[in-house]
Amino acid sequence: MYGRIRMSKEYRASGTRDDRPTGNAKFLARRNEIVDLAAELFARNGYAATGIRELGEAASLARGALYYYIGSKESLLSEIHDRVMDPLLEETNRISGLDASAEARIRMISDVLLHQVCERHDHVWVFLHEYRALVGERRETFRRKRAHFEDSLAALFSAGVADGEFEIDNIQLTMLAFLSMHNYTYQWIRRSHSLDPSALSKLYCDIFFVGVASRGRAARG
Amino acid sequence: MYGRIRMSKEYRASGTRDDRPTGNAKFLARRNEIVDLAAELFARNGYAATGIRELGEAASLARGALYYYIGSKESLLSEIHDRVMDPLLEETNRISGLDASAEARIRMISDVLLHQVCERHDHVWVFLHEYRALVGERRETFRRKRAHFEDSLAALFSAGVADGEFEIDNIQLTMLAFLSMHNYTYQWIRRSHSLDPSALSKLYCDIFFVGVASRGRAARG
Amino acid sequence: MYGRIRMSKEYRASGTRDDRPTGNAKFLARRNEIVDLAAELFARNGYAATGIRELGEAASLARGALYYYIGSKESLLSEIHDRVMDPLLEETNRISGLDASAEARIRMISDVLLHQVCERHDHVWVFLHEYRALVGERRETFRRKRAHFEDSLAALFSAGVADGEFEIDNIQLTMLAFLSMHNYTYQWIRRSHSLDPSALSKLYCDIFFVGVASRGRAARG
Amino acid sequence: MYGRIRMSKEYRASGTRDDRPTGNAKFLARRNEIVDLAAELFARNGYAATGIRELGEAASLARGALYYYIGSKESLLSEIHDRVMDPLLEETNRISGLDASAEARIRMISDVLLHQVCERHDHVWVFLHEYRALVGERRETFRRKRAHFEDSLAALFSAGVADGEFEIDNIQLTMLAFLSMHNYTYQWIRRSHSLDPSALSKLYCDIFFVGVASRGRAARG
DNA sequence: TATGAATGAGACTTCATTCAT
DNA sequence: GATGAATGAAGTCTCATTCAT
Repeated sequence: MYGRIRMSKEYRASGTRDDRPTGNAKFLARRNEIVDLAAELFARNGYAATGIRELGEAASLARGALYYYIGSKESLLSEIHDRVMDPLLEETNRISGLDASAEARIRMISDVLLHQVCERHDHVWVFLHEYRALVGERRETFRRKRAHFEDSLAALFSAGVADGEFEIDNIQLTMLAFLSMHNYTYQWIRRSHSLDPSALSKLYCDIFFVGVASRGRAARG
Repeated sequence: MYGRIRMSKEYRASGTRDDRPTGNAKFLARRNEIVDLAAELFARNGYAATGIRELGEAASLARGALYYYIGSKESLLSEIHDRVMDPLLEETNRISGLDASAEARIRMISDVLLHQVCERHDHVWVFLHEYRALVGERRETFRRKRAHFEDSLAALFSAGVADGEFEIDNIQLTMLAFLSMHNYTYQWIRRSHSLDPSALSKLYCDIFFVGVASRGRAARG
Repeated sequence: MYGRIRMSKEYRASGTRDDRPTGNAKFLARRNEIVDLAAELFARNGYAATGIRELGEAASLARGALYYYIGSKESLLSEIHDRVMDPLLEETNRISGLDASAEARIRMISDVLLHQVCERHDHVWVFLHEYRALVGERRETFRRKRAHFEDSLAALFSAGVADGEFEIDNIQLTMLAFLSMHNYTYQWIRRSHSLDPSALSKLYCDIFFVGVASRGRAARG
Repeated sequence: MYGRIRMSKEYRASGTRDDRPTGNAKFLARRNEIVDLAAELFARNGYAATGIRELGEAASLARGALYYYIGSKESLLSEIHDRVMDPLLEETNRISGLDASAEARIRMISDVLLHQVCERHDHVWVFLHEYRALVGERRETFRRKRAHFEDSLAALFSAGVADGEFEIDNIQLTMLAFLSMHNYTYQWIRRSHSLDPSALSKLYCDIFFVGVASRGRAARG
C-alpha cells in the first residue's frame, strides 16, 4: 500500500538502469532462494499478511540487504507469477502444436496443470490467490498472459468440436468449467496428500469427457 | 493532563456487556446495509486492503459510529461468512433429506451453489477468498461448517454409488472435483455476464455426469 | 483528555445555569449512588482506565442518562475528592480547637485519617492516587484544601514542641513523615483485612511518639 | 489495491525474533536515554496521559523509529520498574547478609530506599504510582519481586525482636508502617528540595526506633 | 428521565521502504 | 554485500461527550 504512493527505486526515472547485478550467477542463486522463501510465506500466510521483516528473518538477512535482492515486495510477487505462468504458456504452446487429438492434447495440458499445482504448490497458490495485489503494468502483463492461456485452451475445445470429438454448446463456458475444476485444486491439495498429479489429471479428464453416471459408462463399455 | 488507558473488547472484564442493541430492528437494518457494503468493498479490493475509513466513507458514517455497528473488522468478515454458509447448510440439509435420486439431489445442490455465486457474488467472493483472515474460534467454527457441507456432499455421491447410479473410484476426490468446478466460478463470473445460474448448473452437471465426449453421448442416445 | 479540548456543558457560558435539578432529593440520591460506583471503579481500575461506558453498565444506565447525573467524568472525580477532603478538614478543625495535649490531638487526627482510609477505602484511593487528573480550578481548589490540612497538622507539631512535649528538629519534615505513614496505608490495606482502624492508629502513633526500640520502652517502663 | 494485515507482536508466530540488536552498545545507549525520558514524562504527566507521540517528540524521533527502540509502551513501563526494583533487591540481599544489628541493617535499607526516591525520583514515581498499568506476566513478576523485598524487610524486624532489640507486637504491620513512611515520600519530595537523602533516612529511622516524644528521649538520654 | 446514534480526535502500533555507513 | 537506524503514512480501534427523540 505504501509502495504505491512513495516512489520506489524501480519506478524512479524511466530509462535509468537498476544497479543490481542482474547477470551475476551468485546474485541470481541467492535471489532464487529468496523468491522460493517468499512463495512459501505468501502461500502460508497471505501476501498482505507477510511482512518484509518476516521474509528477512526466514532468509537470515537484514531488511536492507533483502532489498538489495528483491527490489520491492511487489516485484517478488511478480516474479512468482512469472515462474508459474511462463513455463505453463511454453508447455501449452508446445502441446497445442502437437499432432494429436483435441482430447489427447487437453489431457496433456491437464497433466501439466496438475503437476504444477502439486509440485509447485506454493507458487501456484500465490499465482492463483494473490494476483490482484499486482498493480499497473505488472497486472496488465499478467492479465494478458492469462488470457492467452485461456484462448489456447478454448481453441483446443473448438478443435475438438470441429473434429466431431466433442459435443459442446458453449465453448467458453466449457473451457472455464474445465479450468475451474483444475485451478481450485490448489485450495485443498497438500503435498502431504502425496497425490499423484497424473492420476488426478486422469480422474478429472475422465469426468470431463465421460462423466460419472453408470449407464453412460456401461453403454460405452 | 490525564489520558485514557485503552482496553480492547477482548480483554474487557467478563460480565461487562456490549451496549449495542442487538435486538433492535432499525439497528439491525442499518447493520445489514453496512455488512453489504463491506462485502462489496472486501470483494472488490480485498479484505486486507479495505480500510475501516473507506468503509466508513462508503456508509457515510464516522469511524466511531461505524464501530457502534460492526464491533470489529473481523466480526464483519465473520458475518459475511455466516451469511453464505448458513443458508447453504440449511439448503443442503433439506435437499439431502429429499426422496430423490442422488443425481437429482446433487443437481439441486449445484443449483443452490451457483445461485449463491451469481446472486450474492460479493459475499461468496469474500467467503471463498478471504476465509484465512479469520482467526481463532471464528476460523474453527467456519472450518467445521465447511467440513460438514463437504461431508454431506460426499454422502450423496456415496449414495449414488450404492444405488448403482454412479461409477466412482474415489468418492472424496470426486466430490472435491465437483466442488472445485463450482467454487472457482466466483473468480470469473460477473453479474454483468447476466448468466443464468440454473443454466450454468445444468452445464456443469451434464459435464459431470455425462461428459463432453461425443461418442459417449451418442452411445447413450 | 478529550474533555479538555472540547468545551463541555459545565464550562460553556459562564453565568448560565446548569439545568440539572441540583436540589431534587431523588436526583441527589441517584447521583450519590453513581458517585459511589465511580469511586469503586476508579479505585479498582484507575481513573484513566475506567470508561464512562463501564460506569454506565455498573449503574444500569445508558450513557446519555448517565451524563444527566454526572455532568462530566472529571466532575465525578472532583466530587469524590470533596467527599474525602471536606469531612477531614472539618474534623481537623474541630480537633485542633480542642483543649488537649498536642499528642492527644494528633492521635485523634490519626484516628480520623485511618478510619477514612479503612472505611471509605475506594474514595480515599481515588483521592490520594488520582488527584493529578484534576485540572484547572478544581485542581487548585483541591491543592489549597490539602495545604490547609497539612498546615493544621504542622501547627499541632509546633505546639507540641512549644509545650515541651516533643523534640523535633524539622517540623515540616516530621509532619510529612507522619502523614506519609498514614497516607500510604491506602496502598496495602484491604477491607478484607478487617483491621481495626483505631488499633492501627495506636500502632502508628506509638511508633511515632515512642519508637520500637526495646531499651527506649524499657527505660520508660 | 492491496493492503496489509497487521499482526501484533504478541501473536507473531513463535520462532520469529525481534530484529532489535539487543546487544549493541550504541543501541543500548540510545535506548537508555529513551527510557529516562519516558520515566520523566510518565512521572510528570502520568503513564496513561503520556502519548507515544509526546515521547517521540521529546526524543526527537519519529514514532516508527521510537518503536524500533522501545518495543511497546508497556515494555517501557516494565523496564522502568526493573531499574528500580532490581538494584533495590540486590542491595537488600547484600545488606540482609551483613553481620550487623537488625537496627543497623534496617537503617541501611532506609538509606538505600531514600537515595533511590531522591536521586531516581522519576523512576521511583512511576514504579510506585503506575505499577497497576502492568498486566499479565509483567505484573506478576513485579508483584513477586515486591513481595520478596517486603519479606526480607519483615525478616529483619523479626531478627530484631528475636535479639531483644525491638519490642513489636505485629511484625507485618510494623514493617508496612516503616515502608509506608518511606514510600509515600515520592509524593512530596522534589529534587528542588535538595534534601539530603541520608539525613531524611536518619530522621525517619530516629522516629521509627526512638520516637519524637520528649520524655522518651530524655529518659533514654 | 432516558435512550440510541453519532462525532472526531487521538490512542498505540506496524508497515514497506530508504540510505549513510 | 550487508546493516542498523530512520521515516511517515496508514492501520484498527476506543474515548468522552452531545443531542434529537
